[in-house]
Amino acid sequence: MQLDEIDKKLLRLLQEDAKQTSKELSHKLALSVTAVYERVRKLENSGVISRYVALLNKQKIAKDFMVLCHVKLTQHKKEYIQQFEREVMDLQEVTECFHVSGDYDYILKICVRDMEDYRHFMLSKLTSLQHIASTHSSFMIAEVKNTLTILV
Amino acid sequence: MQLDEIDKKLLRLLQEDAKQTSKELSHKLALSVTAVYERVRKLENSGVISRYVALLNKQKIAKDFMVLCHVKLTQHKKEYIQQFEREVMDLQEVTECFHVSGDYDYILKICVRDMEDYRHFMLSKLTSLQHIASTHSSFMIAEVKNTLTILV
DNA sequence: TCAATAAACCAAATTATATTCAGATGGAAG
DNA sequence: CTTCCATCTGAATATAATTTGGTTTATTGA
Repeated sequence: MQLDEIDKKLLRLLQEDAKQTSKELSHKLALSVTAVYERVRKLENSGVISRYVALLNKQKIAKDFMVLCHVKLTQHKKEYIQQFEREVMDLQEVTECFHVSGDYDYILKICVRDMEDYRHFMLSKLTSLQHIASTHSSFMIAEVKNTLTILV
Repeated sequence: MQLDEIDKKLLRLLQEDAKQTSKELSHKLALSVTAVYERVRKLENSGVISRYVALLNKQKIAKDFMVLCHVKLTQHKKEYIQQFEREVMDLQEVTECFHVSGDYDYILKICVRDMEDYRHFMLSKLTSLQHIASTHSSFMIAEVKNTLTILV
């Protein structure tokens, strides 16, 4: 789908606050409510906008102890990779998991309550996964930037 | 704020799809529309729900070449840290930046179009930041998991 | 040049949803 | 037992989403 400057501005606005009404958006974009509505629908139908979600304050729910964990597998067999990825999908503490090039195979972002919970997660969940050769945990001192807004 | 099981289920639902109507939610939670509405408002006012956003499909907008870049600073002086973090905030390609413990000081997630754009980003933006001692890029082979849903 | 066409626009009407209101219910504390 | 408070309910109202009908604008090909 071809995006013009109005679409791009609309996407920026919706990525920051999806609860704005079409009327508010229409003012910011200098368009009518209907025009905004049709642009949004088009962006949704074409798949550019994939979905709308609520974001939680991790501190308020005590899940703000975060760790980036580097994982190396024993072998790069397709079977091992698939099994590891399937198992990681089911770990609710793992909010992100990236298969990467370089010294390690995977980088995981883990959100738990505190160090004690992380220890428990490591011992009883992560290291019980199959085919892991080694792990290396980097504790998060600060979440300097975490924007979901991608500037088109 | 104290969360009961209904609140937790509600948060799960809204983290997956924030466009559900109160009526739909009321069915899933076996409550009245008003009861759902008041719970949501409470979660918003207390700050548990921080905001609502639209998510984009990175492939559709050609920003699906992702890199995790490890950065080490020359010194851990407060001034250097602050300057680095301020500068990173302004780089639109950097969607996440974590200050971490360990061998490196920062881990950045970068979203661009392709390798050429990444090269340009590295040469003309990242490495021109002050006080960087070294960087190490891990290219993303696959985004195995990237959920925004935190299970409360 | 100038109709034909399609895309994008607008205002108004309609439909659906969000929000408020006025009680009802059900513990918990005195 | 009764008061209080939190939570709930259905109905009423306010607001927003969505549809409708028609206009403008840009493009294109005869």
